[in-house]
Amino acid sequence: MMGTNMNLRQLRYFIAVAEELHFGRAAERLHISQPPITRQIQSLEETLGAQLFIRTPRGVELTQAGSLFLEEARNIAELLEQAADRVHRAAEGNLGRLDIAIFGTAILSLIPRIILEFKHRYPDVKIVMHASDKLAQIEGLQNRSLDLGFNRMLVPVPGLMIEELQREQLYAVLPDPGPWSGRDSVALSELAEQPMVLFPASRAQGFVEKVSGLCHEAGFAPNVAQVVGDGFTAMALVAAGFGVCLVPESITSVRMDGVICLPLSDVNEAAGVDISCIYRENDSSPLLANFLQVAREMTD
Amino acid sequence: MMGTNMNLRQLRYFIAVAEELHFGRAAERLHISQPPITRQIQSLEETLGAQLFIRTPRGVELTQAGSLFLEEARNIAELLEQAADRVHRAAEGNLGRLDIAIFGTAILSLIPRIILEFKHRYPDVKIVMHASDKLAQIEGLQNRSLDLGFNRMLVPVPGLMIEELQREQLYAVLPDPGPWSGRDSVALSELAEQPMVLFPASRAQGFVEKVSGLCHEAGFAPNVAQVVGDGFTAMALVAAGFGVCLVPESITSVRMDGVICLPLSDVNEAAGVDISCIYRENDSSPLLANFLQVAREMTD
DNA sequence: TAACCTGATGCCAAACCGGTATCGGGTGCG
DNA sequence: CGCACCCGATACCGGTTTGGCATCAGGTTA
Repeated sequence: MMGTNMNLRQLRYFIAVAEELHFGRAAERLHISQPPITRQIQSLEETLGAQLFIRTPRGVELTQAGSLFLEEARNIAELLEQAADRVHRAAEGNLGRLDIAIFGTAILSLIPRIILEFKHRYPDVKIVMHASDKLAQIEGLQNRSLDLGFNRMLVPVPGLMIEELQREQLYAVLPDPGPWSGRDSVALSELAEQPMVLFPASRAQGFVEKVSGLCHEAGFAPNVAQVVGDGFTAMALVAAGFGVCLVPESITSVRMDGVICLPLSDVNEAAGVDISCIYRENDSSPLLANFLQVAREMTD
Repeated sequence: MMGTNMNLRQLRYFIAVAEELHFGRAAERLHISQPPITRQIQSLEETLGAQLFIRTPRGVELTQAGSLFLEEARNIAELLEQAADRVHRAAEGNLGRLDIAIFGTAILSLIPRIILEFKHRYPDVKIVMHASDKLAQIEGLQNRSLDLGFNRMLVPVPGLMIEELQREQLYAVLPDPGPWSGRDSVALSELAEQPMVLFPASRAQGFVEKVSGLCHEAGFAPNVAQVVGDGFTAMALVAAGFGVCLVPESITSVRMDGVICLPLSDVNEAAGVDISCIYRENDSSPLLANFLQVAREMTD
């Protein structure tokens, strides 16, 4: 028995013969000799249990079954080609889906710029944005519902990789008009007696502890007026006269009536706060690799 | 280089591995040993330029590219199977299209019964009916726009096969009430003086000549009152008093006020008129073969 | 009838494929 | 810490398949 199983080679040969209607010309087009074509077509006909060609003295013509099979074969060959191309592109990180989590104040400045640039470079990658806090990001990464998270002051987690993209100075948000109107910087120690608005009120440690630590370094314990969910709310409370607050630099791009933002003069560079990304350390997805590359390029 | 060309076997192996997520179990399912799977998957990955699996200590998992390719591969495998099945059925005459031509009065009795029975036996064969006269049928068969024609008194044509299915007696259509009311037969010679309505007024010779010939055999030349397109019109003219006409038996299944149909008593059996079919003699279509078989069975 | 075209076939070498045995790496248990 | 144990990867061998060359068989054409 010649062959009971269809073969892609047979498909290619069949299409060539069906289009040329001539074994010899089909062989020429396929850069092989004519006998293999005869054999493969015979094998294909046997496999299908159908005569595909009518042999005539000057070539061949398609039977009805052959015409039908030509359509199907063309379609299948086309699908195969497309599939190969799509898989290749997916492997190179040009195609697919990336689930990215951000937290409230990170949606300013840097991260949207990175995402925008990535979408521009890889338009066929679908980016799904999730608003998740720190713990939700870690859980999402671990159960694979997320590929990448952006956050600040992340603590190491086994199996996850943390990569700092940028470090921002802290700014004080102060009521305006007020004692600091017209100044261009303020020392943290000046704020010792001020009621302070802290954020975020989230499950994981982070910015609240950071600010408390800085105050202690500056020689005082913060007088906590209120703990709120995010930096925008904190600024709004400062404007309403609740007190002062400390924020990462990027939030100062938001202008709000009733407050001024001043850099802290008495904290060193290392006291700044990071914007980092977190991802699975064994994630070999080329999409992630490409995204990280874009992120690194834009924070050089 | 192992293989730069995709293979159906690789597709099957890939699907098995992707579903088992384990080379060994995939091998077991495919009834082969494990090493060939390793090689075929490697070859496939090289061909696609994409890593499809992540090898882990306890098996493999799919990459994003692999997941994508699994969907495509499943789809393609499915299409291949369907295509093979459809082609097989087409080759057996269970699937496809048959273009059949009929002429006016043939739509009575026998031919619709044949077509109905064929449609019942081969429901996936699409039958396209064409109303064509004799010459159009021959042309249609020659240029392959038709597969089969039904007609009467066909003359041989090179390359076409004519097969008689049934022979019908001739009947006289006579005005009623009239001289023949109450009779149960009539001799053609009785109609010698009657004006006669002939049909069909077509390009090809046929029934008109047949009737003329019979009249001459009966000893008179027909007194032609009118030549019309088809038998129904002829009967209507008889009812209107134009004269008499001769028709094949099958038309007498139509009852029309103002006429009676009587068998001819003085013409022999051979004087009847045939219902035949005509097709290309080198047509190897299994659909046609199946149709002819049904037609023959129903006229035994 | 002879030359010429077509696809089909016999034969041989090269490539391909699967099986057995084995390797290398990672995990888990004692 | 080390020793089985399990996974996929590799080496090697034999059978099958595939393609090329030469040739055949059948039909058309001159």
